[in-house]
Amino acid sequence: MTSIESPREQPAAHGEDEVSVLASDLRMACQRLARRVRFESNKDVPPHQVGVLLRLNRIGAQTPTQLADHERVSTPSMTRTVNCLAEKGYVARTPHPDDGRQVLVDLTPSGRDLARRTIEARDTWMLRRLDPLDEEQRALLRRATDLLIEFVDSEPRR
Amino acid sequence: MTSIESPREQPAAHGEDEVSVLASDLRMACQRLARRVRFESNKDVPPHQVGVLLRLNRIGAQTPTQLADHERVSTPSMTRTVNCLAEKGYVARTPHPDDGRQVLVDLTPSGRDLARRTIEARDTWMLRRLDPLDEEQRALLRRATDLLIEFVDSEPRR
DNA sequence: TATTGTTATACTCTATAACTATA
DNA sequence: TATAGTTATAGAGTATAACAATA
Repeated sequence: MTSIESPREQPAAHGEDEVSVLASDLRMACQRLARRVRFESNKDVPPHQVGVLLRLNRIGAQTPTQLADHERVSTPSMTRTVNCLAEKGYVARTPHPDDGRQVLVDLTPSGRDLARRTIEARDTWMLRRLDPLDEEQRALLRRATDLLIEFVDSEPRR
Repeated sequence: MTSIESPREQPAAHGEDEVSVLASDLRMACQRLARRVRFESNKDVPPHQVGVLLRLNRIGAQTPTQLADHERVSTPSMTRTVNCLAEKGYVARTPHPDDGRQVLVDLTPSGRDLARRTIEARDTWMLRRLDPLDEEQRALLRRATDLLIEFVDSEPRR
């Protein structure tokens, strides 16, 4: 139970109680995992474009503003990103059915293929690491994952 | 046990067996958590500079090449990043004691302060979400975290 | 000659401000 | 008048190639 980022010489400012150490370790483990997966996957499409592809694949057509909000970039930046993806044939714009000001961006079949291949590459990385684990360890990770899913998008109570 | 990124309409290419779903869910949960933490923390220092600060804080003085390799950027890019951090007074260069070609980059006291505050901010985000959990749930996460730490940096066997 | 690091140049991503079209 | 989206311009990060210093 050693803190990854705060060795004994440099205790976390919050203290060394078990929950603090868990918070630090869990955060670091997730960040490292995310980092490894990111480096492992798609090489020819930049990360921020991949983010948009996966977002569209997951929840369907979105307006540029919705995409910009989710990716935490400005709308002009998202316009550019969408332009790049459109030029490559991965997404297409269609007018919004109800509001003429808005535009809907959605995956083309080619874009959906790329999204699936990207997901597959990332999952493969993960699968190869889950492979050596036994059933008990996988069950443990399954329950932990459900816990993470539950609180990662939640706002903590005041 | 629902896959986050692959709803029923779009099953993962790898299949729908339990391990595949776990791989996908665990990967996504960690990526989302990492994403949230990244957005939550430091606002005035860009992410790639923060990465260098935390690396130096964790393992001590490094050469630009070592930093570039770890951050997966070119050495010229790392030179630029180190310049920025040096101008702000967060890092300092010292000549390598044994090899005159090399340079050692290390944190200044100010830089170490910033690193600690960044870690604190990130851990706080995590702590607030662990707070509502009961002892059993925390113990579960503790064991899962140890498992993640163990295999996240490992190469899977062939 | 090989290696470490920096400088030179060009390309990409991003943001703010200004512009167009629709509500 | 307000909103959604795009275009214009400028700032920051990155990479490849060329250069300087040391091994």
